[in-house]
Order: sequence, then structure tokens, then C-alpha cells
Amino acid sequence: MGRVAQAPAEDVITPPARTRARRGEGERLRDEILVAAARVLAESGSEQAMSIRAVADAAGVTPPSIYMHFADKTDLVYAVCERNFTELDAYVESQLAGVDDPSERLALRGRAYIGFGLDHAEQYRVLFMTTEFPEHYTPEKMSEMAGYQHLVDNVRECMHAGTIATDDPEVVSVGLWALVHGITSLLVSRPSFPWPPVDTLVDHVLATYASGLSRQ
Amino acid sequence: MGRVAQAPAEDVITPPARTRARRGEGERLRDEILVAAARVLAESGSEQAMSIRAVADAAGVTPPSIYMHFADKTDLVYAVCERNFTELDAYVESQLAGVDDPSERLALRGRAYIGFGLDHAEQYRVLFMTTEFPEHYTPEKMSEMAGYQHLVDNVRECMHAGTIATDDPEVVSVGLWALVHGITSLLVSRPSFPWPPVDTLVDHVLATYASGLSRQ
DNA sequence: TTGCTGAGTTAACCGCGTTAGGTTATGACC
DNA sequence: GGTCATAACCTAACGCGGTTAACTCAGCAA
Repeated sequence: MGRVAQAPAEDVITPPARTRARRGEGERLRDEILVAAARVLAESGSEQAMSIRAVADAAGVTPPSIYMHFADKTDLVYAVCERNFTELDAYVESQLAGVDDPSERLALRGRAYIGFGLDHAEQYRVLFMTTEFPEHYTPEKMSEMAGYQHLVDNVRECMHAGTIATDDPEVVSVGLWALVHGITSLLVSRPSFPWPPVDTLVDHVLATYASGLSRQ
Repeated sequence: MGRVAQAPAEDVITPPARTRARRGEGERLRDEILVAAARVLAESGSEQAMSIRAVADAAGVTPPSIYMHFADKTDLVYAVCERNFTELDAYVESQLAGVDDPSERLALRGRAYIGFGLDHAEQYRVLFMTTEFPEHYTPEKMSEMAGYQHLVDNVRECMHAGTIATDDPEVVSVGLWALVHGITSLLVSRPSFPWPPVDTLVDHVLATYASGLSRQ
């Protein structure tokens, strides 16, 4: 690396900008990495392009430092996606505010789920359309993130109200989940396919399924 | 990897075994690569593990040779998956043999689609649950592979028979596709989730949806 | 026999995830 | 105020991955 004469302030050198954390504040870096990783993921739009090295750069840190807080890349990717997806359930619930009719709530729930998924496409892909995932990403965590329990509760309300005739809330809930996931998933993975307008599709599918559920 | 004393003929060296193709027979290698790649994919079970180098080894060839027939890795992966998936449509149709009732055919179609997807999980993932795909993998190709046109025809039959009340075959077909894809996709990506028994789930979902379709 | 070209190979580039082992600054303790 | 353990990093490297440039070599036409 020949050193050349140069204007002094030039590449001297974007010094990490980051100041080393004080004792006991090591966790600070974890957050900074997560923020940086989220930015890289959003900008690149692909899990692959979100490389450890790119994230390290964005965080003003060297690659090995990342391994102080994340076991491996999968772990980091999932941490980022989970972080953004803590909002999913909350967002869905927020869309139901003021609506009391269980069936109406169910429909709104589906629409909100799909909307959120499309708005966070790559994260949705990582969380729900991928095969390799870290050990700590358990089925419980997955269903919790998807707001599965709230869905089951809603289904039960519909059963009591008589708008769902089947008597197995689990099967009904999984079926509903599969339905909205199917739409979200297809749209996420093949955005260029000539799908019908999303709203039309969603309305039709949800209405059809609801109608089917209402009568055994 | 310590080398152990062994019978001489062991690693000497499985010489390529392959004889160079004659002039004009270059295409031969393409097939051999596809076969080898399919084997590697089946054995490793993951697109990632199916590396160019592993495929080249399995084909008795050096890595660069692969680029004579495939633009890049994505291209190869898709070629392998498409090859195996030429059977999808044919398989689904074969499951309908002897069944005339359109509604019954529709249900069988769904079951067959899901079954095939689960039997070729990683390929299904690549073809329908991935974001990066080669240019030549057009929407037309995708829908053709999924037997979409046959589905639309089937839906039309149901409309004429009066078992589907909606009048837009495209929307209905896409909805049905999303439904079966949703089930397949969830099962493929999260096989360890405590899903209800597949048959129960599929039967319930298809019956429910069919019932919904039958009445506007 | 020459020369062209198709069918491969060798060697290398660069980026990636990951690890072993070094460095530096902080702060508790004497 | 000096010592020193250790938390919080960094440097250097490994091995693997996709990919490419450039070479070799066999087959064939003239």
C-alpha cells in the first residue's frame, strides 16, 4: 500500500466514528449492529446481499465483532426480521380497534396480515418462507409472531356467534393462516406475475372462505 | 482430514470416467450436469449445498465447464427444478383420470398439487417461494408449470355446472392456487410446526372453500 | 499438413462466513 | 498512583463459494 502525498483530511480515514463501548456497555453494539443490519437489508432488499462484512461496515466495526453478539449469520438475519416483526401482531390488532363483530374482525385481520407482509416482503420471506432457521426460532415463537393465538381466539368468538360452523378451532385457524399466507407468499415471491388487483383478490378469497365456514 | 492406509485403487483418482464429447455432441454434457445436479440436490436437500463445485465433481467435470451450458448458478438450480417439475401438471392430471364431476376433479387437483409439492419440497421452494430467479423463468412458464390453465378450465366447468357461483374464473383460480400454495408452502418451510394432520387440514380447507364458492 | 474450432481444463480473482489469537482501554484493587 | 485482569474490540487468515481469463487438446475440413 504505497502512501501518496495527499490533502491531509482526505481518507484519514472515516475513523470508525464509533467509540468503543465502556465496560459493561457491550450490549450497546448489539443494538447498533441490528440497526445497521436492518438498514443494509432494507437497502439491498435481499438476505444474501446483507453480508456480515456489509453490516460490519455499516456499523463501523470489523466483521468478527458481530460474532460477539450473534452466533452466525442466520442468527443475525432472524434477529433483524424478528425485530421488525414484533409489530406484526400489534399492527393487526390495531387495525381491529373499534370493531366488535367477530366475523368482521376476522376479515380485517386477514387483510391486515397480508398488508403487513407485503410491506415487509423480504422479512416475511425470511421468517415464513425459508427452510434454514436458527434453533431459538421455535414453532411457538413463529406462531406468536404471526399472532396465531389471537386468531384462534377470534375463531372461537365466531363459533360462539354462530358464523363458523366447524367445531375445531385449531384446524380452522391453521386453514385461515394458510389462506392468507398463500396470498402473501405468492405476491412476495412473484411480484411480476399478472395477479388480479390485490384488493379484489383478497376480498374475494376472504369472503368465499368465510361463507364456506359459515355452513357445514 | 487425515489420510488413512488403504487399498491402492482407492483415490487414484476416480479419473473423470467421463470421455470428452465428440464435435457437435456438446449438449451431452448439459444432460449429464442436470442429472448430477439433481442427485446432489436430492442428497443435500438444499439449494445452498448444491454448489457448482459439488455438481462438477458429481458430473466428473471441472466447475468452469458448467458455464458452457448454464449462465450462472441460479440458472442451473432452476433448470434442475423445472426438469423435475415438468411432471407436476402431468401428475395432477393423471390423478383425475376417470373422474368426471368437475367439483370432484377440482378437489382432487388440489390434493394432488399439495402432495406433489410436499414430495419435492426443496424444488417447490425454489420454484415458488424464492425471490431471485433467472430471466427466462417467466410468469407464463411459472403458471404453465403449476398447471394453471388446466385449473382455469376446471373452474369454468364448475361454473357451467353451477357449483361455482362467482363469474370471474381468473380471480377464482388465483384464489384456489393461493389456497393450496399456502398449505404447501407452510408445510414445506416449517415441517416441525405442530400442524394438524395433513389430510384433515387439506380436506377441511378444500371443502370449506368449495362450499364458499358454491354460493354467492 | 495446416489451421480452425468445439470441448473442455488450469489457475486465479474476489467476496463470503467464520475463527484463532492479538491488542487496547477500562476500572477494580492495593 | 501503579498493577493487572478482563471486556471490547481488531488483525490476519482459513477455506469455500461463484465466476472468469486464458490455455490445451482433440477432431475435422481444406
